[in-house]
Amino acid sequence: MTTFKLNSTAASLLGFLHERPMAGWDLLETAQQRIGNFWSLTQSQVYRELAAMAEAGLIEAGERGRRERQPYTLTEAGRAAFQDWLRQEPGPETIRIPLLLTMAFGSHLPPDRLAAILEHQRTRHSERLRSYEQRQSAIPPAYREANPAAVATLDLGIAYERAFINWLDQLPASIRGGDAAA
Amino acid sequence: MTTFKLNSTAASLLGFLHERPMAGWDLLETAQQRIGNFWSLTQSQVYRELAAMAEAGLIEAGERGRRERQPYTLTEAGRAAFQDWLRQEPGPETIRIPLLLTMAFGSHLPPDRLAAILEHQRTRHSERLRSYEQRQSAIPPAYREANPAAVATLDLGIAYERAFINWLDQLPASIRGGDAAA
DNA sequence: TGGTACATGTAACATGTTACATGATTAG
DNA sequence: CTAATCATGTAACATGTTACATGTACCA
Repeated sequence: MTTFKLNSTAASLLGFLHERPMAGWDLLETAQQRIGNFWSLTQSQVYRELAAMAEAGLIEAGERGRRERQPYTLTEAGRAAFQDWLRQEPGPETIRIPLLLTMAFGSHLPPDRLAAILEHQRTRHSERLRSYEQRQSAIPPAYREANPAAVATLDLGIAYERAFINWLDQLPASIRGGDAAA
Repeated sequence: MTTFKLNSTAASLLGFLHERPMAGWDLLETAQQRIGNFWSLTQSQVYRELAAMAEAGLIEAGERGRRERQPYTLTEAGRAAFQDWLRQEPGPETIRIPLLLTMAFGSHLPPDRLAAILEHQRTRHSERLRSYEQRQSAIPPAYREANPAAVATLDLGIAYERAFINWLDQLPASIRGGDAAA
């Protein structure tokens, strides 16, 4: 009964299994769509966690379907472990921003190279913002009302991207470049 | 000559070694102060990377000083590897926000529990914002002018925390709670 | 002289990443 | 019939985390 020690990735898989039995493949797709935005996971991890959780009795393998598809069902123990995990105070963010490392060591870089990097980042973040905004506008009102908290996660992504782009734009001209060229 | 494949953590240590020879202990302190904000590392990692880089000839151990202190010096190969790394396009952020997982599965949580979690997070982020702001106001103008890019990293932290708190405050009352009690 | 901060190092394990091998099914 | 997509699984390795063992020097 000592509830199995879940990591966040495994717990998320259990979360999705509340909706219906799914195989690794479905779970990966689902996770990437629904939480991939702020929680990355790979195919390898999914199969590893599924195997471990099946071993621990949190989920049960059903009969193989088409294409060797291996569906898993939540067990009572799995539900309990998930509830346990979900009620914990969420841990601290892990935020690792390679660009900031580059900037921290910016004095070892020629100004124009740093400026080029910043320009490139601006493009990438603008694109991401645009894609988030599109996704946001595509959310059906019914889903929004049924899952307000889940929908709100996208809002934070948008707020982050806007803050990031705004920060880039406010950077002193001395590091953003454009000065030197003129 | 095939330049050693550096990870960002190891590269950062090389970055700090440009300033002066340092031992693991100093490097850990320095890194936590200067990049800890957006790049976490542990004592274990520092010693591991130092050992690997010494092995690869990127740094050289000097004579032990007081308290078994083991200083390392950059080699030419180390400088080259660092320059190589620094010029790369910085990779994508790793952002993992456990709170958003909790929210994504918020429908499995009693509303008051979710509201309590959000409240708690608000406190933590406010404190962090305050500490960042204090650090920002304590930066000597001379340092700011000499290292504008390094200083700007703190600005992004502040922008992020403000965006986060603002997002929390804009969350619909239905999930923030305060409704039910009234 | 005893506690605390300094300092290094290792062991064990958890998590994340990349690459590959294998086979099933479908669409053209 | 064959290329593409679906689907699972494993191996090898990189990185990150936690805990512990050891010893040094300072300072109250």
